[in-house]
Amino acid sequence: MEQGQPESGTGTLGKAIAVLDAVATANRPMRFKDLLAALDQPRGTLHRQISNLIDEGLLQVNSDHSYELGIRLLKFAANAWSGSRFREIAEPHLRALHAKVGETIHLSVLQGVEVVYLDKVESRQSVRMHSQIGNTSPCFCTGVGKAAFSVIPADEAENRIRKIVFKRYTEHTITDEHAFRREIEDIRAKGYALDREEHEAGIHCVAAPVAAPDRGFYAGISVTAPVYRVPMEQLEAWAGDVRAAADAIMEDMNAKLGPRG
Amino acid sequence: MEQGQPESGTGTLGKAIAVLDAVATANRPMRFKDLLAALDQPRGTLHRQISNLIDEGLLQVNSDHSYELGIRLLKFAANAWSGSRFREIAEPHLRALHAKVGETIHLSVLQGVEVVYLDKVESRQSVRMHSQIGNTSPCFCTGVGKAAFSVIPADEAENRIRKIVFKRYTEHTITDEHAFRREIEDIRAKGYALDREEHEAGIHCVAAPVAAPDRGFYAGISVTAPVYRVPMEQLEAWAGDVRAAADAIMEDMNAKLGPRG
DNA sequence: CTCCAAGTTCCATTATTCGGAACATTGTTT
DNA sequence: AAACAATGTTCCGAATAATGGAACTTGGAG
Repeated sequence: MEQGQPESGTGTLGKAIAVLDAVATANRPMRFKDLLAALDQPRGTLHRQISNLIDEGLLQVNSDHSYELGIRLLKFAANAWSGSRFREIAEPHLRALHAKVGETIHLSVLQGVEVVYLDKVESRQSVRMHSQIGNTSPCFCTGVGKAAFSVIPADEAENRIRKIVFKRYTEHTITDEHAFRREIEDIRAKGYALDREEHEAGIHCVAAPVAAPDRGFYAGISVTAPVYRVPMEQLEAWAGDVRAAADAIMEDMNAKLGPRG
Repeated sequence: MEQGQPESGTGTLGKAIAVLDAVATANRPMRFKDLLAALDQPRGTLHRQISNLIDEGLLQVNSDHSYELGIRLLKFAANAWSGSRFREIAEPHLRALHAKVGETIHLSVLQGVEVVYLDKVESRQSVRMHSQIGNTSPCFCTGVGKAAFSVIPADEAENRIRKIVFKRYTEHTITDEHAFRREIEDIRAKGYALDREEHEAGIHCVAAPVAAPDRGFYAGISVTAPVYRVPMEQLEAWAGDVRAAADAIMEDMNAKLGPRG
């Protein structure tokens, strides 16, 4: 069993999931021809795959022939979230960190070349808290993404870097592969990552990696704040606390999930 | 394409999803032998299916060989939720209903013989709101479940009734198939359903169906309240409001998603 | 009404999954 | 510590399900 990054679209299951991914990734309503273009599969094949997904409740079709993900996925996700031992172990540490710094804390897991938000602690339960959980962001322009990336073994990192598309989000976004490599090198040396308004203008953060490379597991935690309220110097001052929290989570994982993680 | 209830476990995809379902449904950590027993498949076959799921990020294995659902599912679910047109259309009506009755409102969709909670409106954002979304409950002992069931065409209802396991949750739970049929008949006649502490002691609710049978879509909305604060008479008095809200949602769906749903 | 694009079905071919049995690993007992 | 039992993993010929080209149907625009 290969434990690296999913060889997206291999095997019958992989192709089916690729369809779901195409629907989830596109933020416009996808119709049959859109999926056909996005996945380049023969019409007959794609049609059958879609039919199977619909039969399983993983995909739904609207009257205008556009597709949306099925609500059956919600059940799985609710379970994935509440059953996640990693999340459970991390939670108290996130709260402790939040108590210390008073800004929003994020917990995210690297998934291919994206990070998935697993949990979040903030002072005021802002509107629709759950809207954040499960959301994904690119790994090359987020603190947690870069932090997680810094602890991936070299060969595996290569595989993933090749798959990144360096889209520009703000004027500070790293859009060059070589600059990204240098940034990762720098983060590895320092032990923490900074996101200098690279994903969203006006928002910056400091992050540290939480990982179990022998299980192919890479994650990160971060303190996020608006630029107008918290200066970069303050974030850098918190870097030690973030690292300490990240290390405490890893220790806890080793203790509770067995030494080999 | 069959548009009825998913013929669970048919085809390669169905079997793979059945594995996920087994992990999600069991609330204890499942190991290989547990899944083997739950799914009765040959060892070699099950092992390969699990491997595929892990490769796709849909399943994770802990160091003690127990499995949990993969966080990749979170991404899909986040999208399924925020992309659900039904949820979007229903939301303002749920808020309006909540403004009127002042108790917790639920929106749920029937999925096989379970209901999946899609949304919820309550006065005080209680702890971890998102923990509720995506959770499932049996259809035979919840207001939304019974309401949704009451509008399923007879033959389709038969298929599903056969799959229900009438587990007792409280002293009021309907545990007999014939009693359930009578109850559904009664609900169909009245147009609304009551859950008289059938799922959780001390909690009762009134619900009404929201459905598009020609699309195989069955859902429901409910007003839920603790028995100590809200008497059954009050719930019944709200039945009209609940039905009105449900009907308004259906009208909106017809208007916004096309007449045939 | 006609035409063109989008969506759906069909079926012989081909690739994948299936599953029994052998092998390996883990952990339990004497 | 050795033997044993239970659990987990791999292999490969046979069986089955997925593939994809082409024909067919539907539906929307002019």
